[in-house]
Amino acid sequence: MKKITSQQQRVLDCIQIYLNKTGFPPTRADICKELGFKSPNSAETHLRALEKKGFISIESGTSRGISIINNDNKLTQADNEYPVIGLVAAGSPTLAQENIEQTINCPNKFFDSDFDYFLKVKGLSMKDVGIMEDDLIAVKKTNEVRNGDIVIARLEDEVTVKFFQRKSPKIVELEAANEDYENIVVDLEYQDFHIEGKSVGLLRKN
Amino acid sequence: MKKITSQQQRVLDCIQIYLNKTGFPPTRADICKELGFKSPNSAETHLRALEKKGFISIESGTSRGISIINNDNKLTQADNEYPVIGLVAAGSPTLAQENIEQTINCPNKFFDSDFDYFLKVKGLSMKDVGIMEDDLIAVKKTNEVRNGDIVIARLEDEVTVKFFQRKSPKIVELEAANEDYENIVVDLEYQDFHIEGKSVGLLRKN
DNA sequence: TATTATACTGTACATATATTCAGTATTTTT
DNA sequence: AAAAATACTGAATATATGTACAGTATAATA
Repeated sequence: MKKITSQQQRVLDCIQIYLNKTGFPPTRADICKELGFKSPNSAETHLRALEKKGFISIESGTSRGISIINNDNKLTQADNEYPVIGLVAAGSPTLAQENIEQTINCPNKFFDSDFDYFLKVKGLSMKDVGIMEDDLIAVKKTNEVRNGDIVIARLEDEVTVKFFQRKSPKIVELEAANEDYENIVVDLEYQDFHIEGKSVGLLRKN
Repeated sequence: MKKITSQQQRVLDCIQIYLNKTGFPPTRADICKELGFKSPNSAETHLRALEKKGFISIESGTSRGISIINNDNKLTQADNEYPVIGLVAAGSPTLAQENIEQTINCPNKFFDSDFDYFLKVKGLSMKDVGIMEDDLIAVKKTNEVRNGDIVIARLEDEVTVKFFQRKSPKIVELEAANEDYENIVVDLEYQDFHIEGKSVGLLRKN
């Protein structure tokens, strides 16, 4: 990340302070008022510089569309904000439509292994091992998985949560934990298959 | 604070999710798009209702001037060490024999409700709702429970996790979620029965 | 030395956005 | 039974706001 100038730092601080005070980002005019500029273009050029350097992002054509990019080495070593990503229907053929629904504040070492995000489960294909609809699976991004691991896998356009079993160098079986669901046999040579990660824990709110 | 309707809750959630995703609040049009409304006035009236009830504040004449009020003092989200208490399946364990196996560092507001300790599950009596052996149930100490709540109850010297169902003023039924287990009918007049608390969440490490 | 980045003022304008008004219908409260 | 709140559609509008354009001046960089 490129170095920030003192004036740009003032603008960045101004945005953060405004956010803390009001709950929403400032307009160009707001920044001018706070910092004593007399032209909205003063704020504009500073914002563009901050964007170019990666400190903020600006949504084009959007009022107050400024967000501070989380550089976050905030030294709060313990905690982090982890995104919750929605998974559309595991088990039946559907499209994988990922989007961040919310974030959860959670200690880094909460589970036995570190992890990268929470995945919200749809469907009951892993019911017999206690993974229910809307449960949040703590997912560690990796493609190093072993037989018996609960993996998050993408087969063609579908993302599913299943047990991983390598049957032969070119054959992988994705096993459900629910007799109502069929296991999926994957031929690595002919199918688009990818391991997104593996489950390292589970979180449920009720 | 006055009660919120389900639609108003949807709008409030929508604002929070939009904030988490973008870093700034939504416009009326954004809310309509997210929730499927066809007129910006639909969002407007909901926002005014939410403001009137004290859930949000709206800065007049200001684009995206929405801020969520008193979102549980998000900035003062302190952490705590929560004890993990072991529960032995059938037989002996009274809470006098509680022993703290370990503690877990966890944000106070991690689950939807606050809670007091983690209970380590033994047995599979709640298997069908995804509560498995060695899972950690987040328990809130209370004796205010409703039918259908998952409760931690002590019957004579045995502590169990079951669904709570009040059948009559003096009869409570503890229902398992596993066909291999019998439900337990409790006669409050003749048996020593006590509600320790209820489940507000679940944590699993694997 | 030429060029680029920084740091502003000032004007102008298209459009993003809040907000009002006019309806309709159902539910809840008084 | 009347009044108020809820839950919308749809159209209209004043203004809040992003953003481009035209300048001026100094510092940093190549």
